[in-house]
Amino acid sequence: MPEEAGFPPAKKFRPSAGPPSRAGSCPPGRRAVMLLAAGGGGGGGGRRQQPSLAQPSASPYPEAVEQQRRNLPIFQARGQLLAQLRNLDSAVLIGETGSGKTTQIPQYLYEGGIGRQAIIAVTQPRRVAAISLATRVSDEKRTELGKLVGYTVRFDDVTSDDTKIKFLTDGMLLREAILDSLLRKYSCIILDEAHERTIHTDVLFGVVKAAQKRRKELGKLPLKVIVMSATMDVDLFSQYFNGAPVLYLEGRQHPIQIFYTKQPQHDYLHAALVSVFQIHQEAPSSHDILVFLTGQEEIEAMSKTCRDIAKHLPDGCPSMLVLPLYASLPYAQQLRVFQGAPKGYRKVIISTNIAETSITITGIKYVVDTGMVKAKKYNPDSGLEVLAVQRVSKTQAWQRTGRAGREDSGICYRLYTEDEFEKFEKMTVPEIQRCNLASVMLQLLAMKVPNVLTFDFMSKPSPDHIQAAIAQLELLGALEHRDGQLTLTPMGRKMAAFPLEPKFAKTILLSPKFHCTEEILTIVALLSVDSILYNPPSRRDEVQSVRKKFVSSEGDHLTLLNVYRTFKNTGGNKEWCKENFVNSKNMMLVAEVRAQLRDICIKMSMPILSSRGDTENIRRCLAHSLFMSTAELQPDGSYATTDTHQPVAIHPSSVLFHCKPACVVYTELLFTNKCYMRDLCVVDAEWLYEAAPDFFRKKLRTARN
DNA sequence: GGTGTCTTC
Repeated sequence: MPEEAGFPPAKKFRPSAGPPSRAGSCPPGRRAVMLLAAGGGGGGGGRRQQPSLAQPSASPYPEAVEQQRRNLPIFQARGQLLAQLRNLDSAVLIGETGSGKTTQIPQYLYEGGIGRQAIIAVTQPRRVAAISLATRVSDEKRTELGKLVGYTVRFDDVTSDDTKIKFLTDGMLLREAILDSLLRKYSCIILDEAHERTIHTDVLFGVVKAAQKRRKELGKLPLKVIVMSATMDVDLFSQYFNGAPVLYLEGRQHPIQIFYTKQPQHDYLHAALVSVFQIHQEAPSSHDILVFLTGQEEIEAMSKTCRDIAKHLPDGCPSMLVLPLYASLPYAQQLRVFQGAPKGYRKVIISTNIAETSITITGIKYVVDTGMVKAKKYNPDSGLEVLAVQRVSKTQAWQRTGRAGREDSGICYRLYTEDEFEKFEKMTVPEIQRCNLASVMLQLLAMKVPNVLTFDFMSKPSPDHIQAAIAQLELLGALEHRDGQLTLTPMGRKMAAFPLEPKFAKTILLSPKFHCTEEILTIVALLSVDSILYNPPSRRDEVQSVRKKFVSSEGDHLTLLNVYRTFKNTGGNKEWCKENFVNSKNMMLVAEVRAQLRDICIKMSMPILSSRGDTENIRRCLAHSLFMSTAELQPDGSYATTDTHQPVAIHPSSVLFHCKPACVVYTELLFTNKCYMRDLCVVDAEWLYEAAPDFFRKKLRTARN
């Protein structure tokens, strides 16, 4: 049994609005309208639902729905809100979880006759949210989903000519902006969950702002922009949208007690373990615990330790149901976190940051926050993506804490001191400053943005960062300089039509030359979703022997192709997936992605040929499109990238892990403990030289220059 | 010699 952690007395606060002193109050010195004091009691109908994995619940009786709408705290502010929003071009709306802003504001606008000339759009960072919100709102309007209220997400468009309120993913609206950068279909665009600052939302900020300005200049239907966020930290939003007024709404979150540790914890895993069992011995068994750790391995190890310790607890202590939770866990196992524990059992959910926003679990009373997260950083100099364990931001810590107060008051144990917390970054660095920008730049160019180098981002990426993306697009033949301006080549325009990273779009577009489009479509689809291969560490030997029959000595791309082909040839079902350690959810997604990519090819009148048994053509095609991502075997048996001589290693998940091919292309470099190449294909150095003689001049070891 | 936080088009 671990020793006691010893927490000093708790602090109280109301979550999602930030620190306690600020909750529900308007920060000074800002033009703002306070719309509502603390909400009254009553049921939480219409509360912001993020059922994620859970299916949306059956719709209640219509009368009940109407009553629930009226009971929402936001209802009392309806008139005032409408009066404000009617006259504003742009507004920033701050509302806590449970304020009902996302379900109600679009309806208020529509009912108030605002934006009826066209469609009111509401964007969401995640698909499930867009779908479940549309379902909820169409229920509330007592209409069939897809008529007045609809949604559009990838692979699924449930809208019609009648649709006036449309929920869609921010990525989807961005796609639409490529076809019409003025977004003429829309009278009003509500950008929800703006505080999450996803790369898509950030690009949309700029696109929507430009469309609004341009439409005004052209005397077209005005575009109303409403930015909705859960945090009080809105200076940026307001300033960016020309000093747009900030409207505050209060929600119905429950109070949460916070405990900090007295001393800094050098071993957050041990501290988490201690806290879990301290809670376990004190709290009633119906109170579930949610623990935030950083990754799969850590979570699996901690789950095992918890189960082992729980077996040897004294009498009178509740039993423990330990449930790991992370994205690559098969769907069926993820679903277990939503099921109630048997009587006398306490659920302890050990999760990555997936439970911060994407998955909402009811019944959590305790949150244990290690204050750590695994996140990606991008170095434009080396083109390296680094995946590292780091401190969360304050915003993230508040988000985690808020997970304890969704149905009732809760308690959050923070495994760091209050002083440490004060030193956390205020906000998570927006994704747009942490990612490779090649896709974003290609999209902006496809929208004919006047100058992508000076695009009006809310948080500007560094010039190096933008330059690196431009350089990558140039290598792919997507760009040309015309009259001192950057524009897309015909190849670049075609690339932008694919919902893919530019290099994968290029791979498809090159494939007809190698008569292997059928195969490349499959390979690109496989590469653009999470791995279809499921590797439970405890069953490693079994996995290896089952997987043998798919392995190609030519690398991972061809191995994955073999898996997909066998899946299809055997009439691919879930049973087969389970037997072969294949993630069936991801496999289904591959089929959908492939179909979408194939449709785009057909629309472009591309011939879709199969290379039959010839794998060399497939490898040549990969060599010609991924030539900027190559590595060669060094005399000492290690590997180094061809262009920058960065030392790299073959990732242990690769089928080539124990092999020593002279020359490979890879699809991704990821720095974790080491710099690993992932998804490798054996190629001939001569092909690379052939593909890009200028790029490789004097670079390749093996090719004759 | 030994392993992938999370989304999305």
